[in-house]
Amino acid sequence: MKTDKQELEFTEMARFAKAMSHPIRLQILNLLSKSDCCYTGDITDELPIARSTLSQHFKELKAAGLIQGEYNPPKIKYCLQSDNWEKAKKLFTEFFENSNKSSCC
Amino acid sequence: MKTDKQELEFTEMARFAKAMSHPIRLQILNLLSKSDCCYTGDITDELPIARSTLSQHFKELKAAGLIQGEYNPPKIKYCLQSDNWEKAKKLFTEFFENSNKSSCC
DNA sequence: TTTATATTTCGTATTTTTGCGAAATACAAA
DNA sequence: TTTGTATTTCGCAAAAATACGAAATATAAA
Repeated sequence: MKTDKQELEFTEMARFAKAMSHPIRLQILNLLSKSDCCYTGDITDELPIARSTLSQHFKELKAAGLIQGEYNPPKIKYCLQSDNWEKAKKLFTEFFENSNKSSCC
Repeated sequence: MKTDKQELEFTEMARFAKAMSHPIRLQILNLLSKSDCCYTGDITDELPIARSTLSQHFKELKAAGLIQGEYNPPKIKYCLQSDNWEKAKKLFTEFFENSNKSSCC
């Protein structure tokens, strides 16, 4: 029952999951998803983490396609990348929804 | 707006996400969630991966609390760990559901 | 007790992740 | 042009993830 399509989906979903596998990155995504767009600095003030480290987390979220940045000198406005965000939402939601409640253990 | 409770939730969710951050582990979870319980061997035959490596992936899923094993000599029957599976489902679903559709970029 | 089967643990190597401070970059304002 | 602000890149180190084959473990069956 393992189709190529499904295999690609798992690969993409794993990529999203990896991006979400760090508390700080989840906080960032949560902040971006709940409020409007925000600046990196806004988050730096709330987290006990070096700016360079935070920048790396942004970079990873960007590499995974979950966020995007808009240069608004001298700041950068980060937002969710809607398309991929919706894609991730769909992948995770369906992944959990399709689960069978029947357990044999 | 960052509560301790929410911080703990992000930590736990990150743990689940990390467990789900590998295509093979997603395939395992998918198999366990869709069909009834299965044996490790069932999956080994379908994946191009050494048995010892697969065993490690099972170990990680177990460590994250997403699956559990029942010894049924000489095989092991792996199943989802319902409580944590539901917890993960809830965390991810709410995480994506709470997102604001409004984007500013 | 020996043999066969299923799975895990061990040892090892390679790659990736995480984190930091210092330096570099980019741009606006003085 | 110099200064200030926001952010990234660099260089480094430590830890964790990934993968494999060989050896070990556990149990049922012969």
